[in-house]
Amino acid sequence: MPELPEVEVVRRGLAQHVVGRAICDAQVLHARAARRHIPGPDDLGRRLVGRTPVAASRRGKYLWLPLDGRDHALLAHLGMSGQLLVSPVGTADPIHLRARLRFTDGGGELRFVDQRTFGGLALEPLVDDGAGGAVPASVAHIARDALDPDFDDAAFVRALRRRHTGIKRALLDQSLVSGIGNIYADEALWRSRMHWATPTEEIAPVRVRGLLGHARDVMAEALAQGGTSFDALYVDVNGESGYFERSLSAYGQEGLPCPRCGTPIRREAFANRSSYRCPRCQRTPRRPRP
DNA sequence: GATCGGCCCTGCCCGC
DNA sequence: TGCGGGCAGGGCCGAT
Repeated sequence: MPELPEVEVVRRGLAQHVVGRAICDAQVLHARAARRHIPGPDDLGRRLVGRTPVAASRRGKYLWLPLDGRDHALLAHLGMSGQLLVSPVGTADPIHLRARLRFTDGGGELRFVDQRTFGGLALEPLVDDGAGGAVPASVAHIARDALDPDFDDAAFVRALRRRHTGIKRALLDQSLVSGIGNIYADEALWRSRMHWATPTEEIAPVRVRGLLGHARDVMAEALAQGGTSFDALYVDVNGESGYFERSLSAYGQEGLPCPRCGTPIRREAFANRSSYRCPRCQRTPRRPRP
């Protein structure tokens, strides 16, 4: 379940192992993996041959490799179960291999493996991001993430308090702040002692800033530990899992004691998925917004 | 325009 | 043992 820290770990791996290597062969093996590439999987493969990734970039959970000339980029989203692995040429293909890039230097190939096929690849033009940088066209509407040095805290506080929704929905809205998914939303809310259904317009600016700080802290800590791993689905480019799962306070801890007060953590239905909270530290607001 | 719910997809796990 | 149902969940799309 890759969120910002996990995607950043993968980005660093790509920067180290893929950038600067010319692509000599590209195979897209599953149509769904290229569904966002409108001309189709064969076109995607053809257009990658002969190109060289010159950087590895990220915004929120989107990853992209700007190609030589910097007019286009190979965009990737890992979805829930996507992996980008650098593997020696000739080793057995994983069951859910969706795409493969080989390089002129004959070194390790880049594999896109995705069990649940929520992720995907696309070749997209790079557009001006309005701040001197460039982003793939379909990423332009995504907000900067909380760890981005150019993230505007004051604008985020204003935009969030203009919303009329629950705080967790707002945290998951990638047009407000990107990179926060179910895991880190629950952890940031637990640290802030805030219920997931707290109405955004009722949260004092100082508490919004506090929540933002907690989101940053929990993601930075996860990044330092190589990301969160629940099953074998999230791994870095070398196939290694992170260790942050051991540090979670609320997410996935149903029935276990709250690390702060000892009350059993509760799991609740939230937007077709789950939310975890301490019923004592994170009290239900007077007018909850689902 | 803002908000919200449903759906996509596959494998694992649990209960019967 | 085998089968069916529930669950995981980010992002997109349509409904309200």
